[in-house]
Amino acid sequence: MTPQPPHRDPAPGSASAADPPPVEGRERPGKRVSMRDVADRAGVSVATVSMVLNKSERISRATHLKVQQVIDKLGYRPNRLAQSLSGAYTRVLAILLPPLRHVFSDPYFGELISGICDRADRFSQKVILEQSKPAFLREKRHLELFERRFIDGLLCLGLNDEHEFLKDFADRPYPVMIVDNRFKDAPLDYVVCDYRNGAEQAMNYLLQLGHRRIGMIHGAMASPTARDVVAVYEQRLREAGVDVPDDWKVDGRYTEQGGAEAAARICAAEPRITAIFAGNDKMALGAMHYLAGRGVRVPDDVSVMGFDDIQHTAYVNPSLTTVHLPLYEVGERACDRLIQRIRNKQTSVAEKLPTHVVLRESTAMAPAARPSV
Amino acid sequence: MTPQPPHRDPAPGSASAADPPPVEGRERPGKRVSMRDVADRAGVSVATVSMVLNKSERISRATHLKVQQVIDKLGYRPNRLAQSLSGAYTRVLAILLPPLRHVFSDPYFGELISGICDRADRFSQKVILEQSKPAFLREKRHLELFERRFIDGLLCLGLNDEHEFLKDFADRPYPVMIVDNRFKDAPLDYVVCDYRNGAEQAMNYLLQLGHRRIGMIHGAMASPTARDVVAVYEQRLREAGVDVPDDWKVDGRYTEQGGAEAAARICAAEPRITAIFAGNDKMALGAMHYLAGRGVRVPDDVSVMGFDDIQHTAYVNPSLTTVHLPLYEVGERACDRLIQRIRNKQTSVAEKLPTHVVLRESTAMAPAARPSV
DNA sequence: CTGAAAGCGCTTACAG
DNA sequence: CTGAAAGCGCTTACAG
Repeated sequence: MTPQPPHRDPAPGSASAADPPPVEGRERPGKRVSMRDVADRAGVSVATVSMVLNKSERISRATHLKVQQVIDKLGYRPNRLAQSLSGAYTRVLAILLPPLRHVFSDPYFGELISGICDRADRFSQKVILEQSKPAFLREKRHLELFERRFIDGLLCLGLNDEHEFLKDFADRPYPVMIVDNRFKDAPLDYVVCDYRNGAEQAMNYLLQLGHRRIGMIHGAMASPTARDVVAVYEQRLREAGVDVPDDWKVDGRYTEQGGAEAAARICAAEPRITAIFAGNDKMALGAMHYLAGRGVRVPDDVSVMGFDDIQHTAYVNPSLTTVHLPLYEVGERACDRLIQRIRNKQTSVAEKLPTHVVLRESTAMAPAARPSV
Repeated sequence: MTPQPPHRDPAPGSASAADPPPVEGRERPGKRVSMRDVADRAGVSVATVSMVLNKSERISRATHLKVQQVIDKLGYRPNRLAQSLSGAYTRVLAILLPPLRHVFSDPYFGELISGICDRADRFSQKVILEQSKPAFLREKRHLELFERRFIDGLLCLGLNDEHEFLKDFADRPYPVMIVDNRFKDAPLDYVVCDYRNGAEQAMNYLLQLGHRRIGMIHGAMASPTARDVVAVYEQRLREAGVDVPDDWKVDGRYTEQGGAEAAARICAAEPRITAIFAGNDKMALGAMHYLAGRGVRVPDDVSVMGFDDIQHTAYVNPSLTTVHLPLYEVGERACDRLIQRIRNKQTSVAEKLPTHVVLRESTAMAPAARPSV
């Protein structure tokens, strides 16, 4: 990076005596080859090289070919810092994750991230990873990402009402997408699974099996989607003539440990419970772990229903019946829409993707409802 | 991004009549504030502002304070594209992952990524995500990342001997780190778990419990670490007087499904097997799933031993005995060393981190070895 | 269809 | 201790 005196050819295109002898193959590897080098070698201006690179219509076929050959020959790669500095876009997106210890190992986030990354790759966008740790919010790095020109757009995952920093985006032109949630305090774009419908599918199924005393292990109520699920759970039971006592609904913090503890509390509150509906698969697994430890048979004594359909729930014993959430597709869609938003080809975004039940081994008819008990 | 005619103050520092009236608070939000703006407002040169920003010793305390005040007042944020274009570093690292469908949901990769990201964040480095898909390799994007100045350094995860593109780095000065593996065809830096020792710990434990007919479900043999584990497995059994038939060792492709299939083949080849040692936890879980389906009790009939200690194996039934791999720490260390490498404060890196056994429910004494059967 | 020039917003010798 | 100037490597009106 040491500054160097300019050393242009006196007559570009005509190799002067001062030139180093042309090397065949891939040129000296020491110094990086720049657009200037290509231009000189091809006997054109840098403007022309730039336009060839950007496939401008205004360049003749002949020039295009000539320049392209030199580019290939020299192995020239445009410096994207310079491109972005002069241009309008960085072609980088950021994924903002909550500061949980195991976010990167969590299949829920993993599926969303997969969808996003695959899509970003297709559009030649790079993806950087951020976590909303305390220092991040304190220093307003969510704004800094845009203001310092790190990124063109931001995808927010795992957020809820308590993440007030999202309000900062309400009056700014930065492209932001809420992934698999909504945000109540600002009209931000979002793509989300249809949580209400998913909960309806789960509850319909459990009710059909004859269950009435159904416990619910839910996630953080600060999340709009978690509230949706609980609301449907209560509504469906009420419609079936059951008024849900408060102690049938316990917060399981979206973790295995929390799910196990919540199951314990529910069973203590209502020992005759016949089914447990969990707001995500991890809590369902935690609940099954608790039940197995207490000698309760799943699904013979108690049915367990999950939510998410993360991959390995098919390999636990018994395998988990659950609601499939199209997380990969939500990630893809969110990324798609964000990119269109950046390019001004899209106004506001609010999309819901459908869910379905995956039947496996952890659910059965309610004991009382069975023909022969 | 429209080019604008230069509009410098005729006498910087002394507000001329042409100046817009100074606004209090945070300035007009339309245009981004640049170093030029700060310099003009503070009555110094951009060079001085730059040096204040970079905490140069050569700036007087008074000037520093004056400039810093203007920076705060204007809410100035340096454009990092310009910084990197003029400077030597991008302050961005890339994580290169294998093109597996569920990499981002995989707890193994998740732990490594967590360690890397936490560490990178501490050093104010951004992290971008890449996958070595066919197109990636075909277009030599692993080199492009450096040549187009996307990144300063690269962390490679989940690689093995078949990833020949790594050879490209052998004769180039780009900082590259192999994370939790080694590469046999080039002397690249690496940080890895002590797989040999982990395998020894697992085998010692199983042998102590009286097991002799032990099956092995291993991962891809193209991986040096997988070969290490299998080598120790064979060696330890041989030392115990057991010659391992080939059909006791089956490739489980590191997946649950593969683990289940491998367990089936091992049980078919040697029905009297009393223990299964899997090269990762996912395969162990798959094996347990298969055994449960066949009515084989774990650990009463067959013990199952995992490898990795991914989080949710504590919540399956029975919970999984396994070898804990310090994956988070490997990620941290690899990131640390890479950053030092970038700054030329480190020569070559080759580190091994220790493992230990985590005792849970899936292992017990071999049936034959038990006092009362 | 192409070139000369200004501009993007920084950093870093080089003077003084 | 500070400023003027060159340079990083591109893109984009503006001419011709």
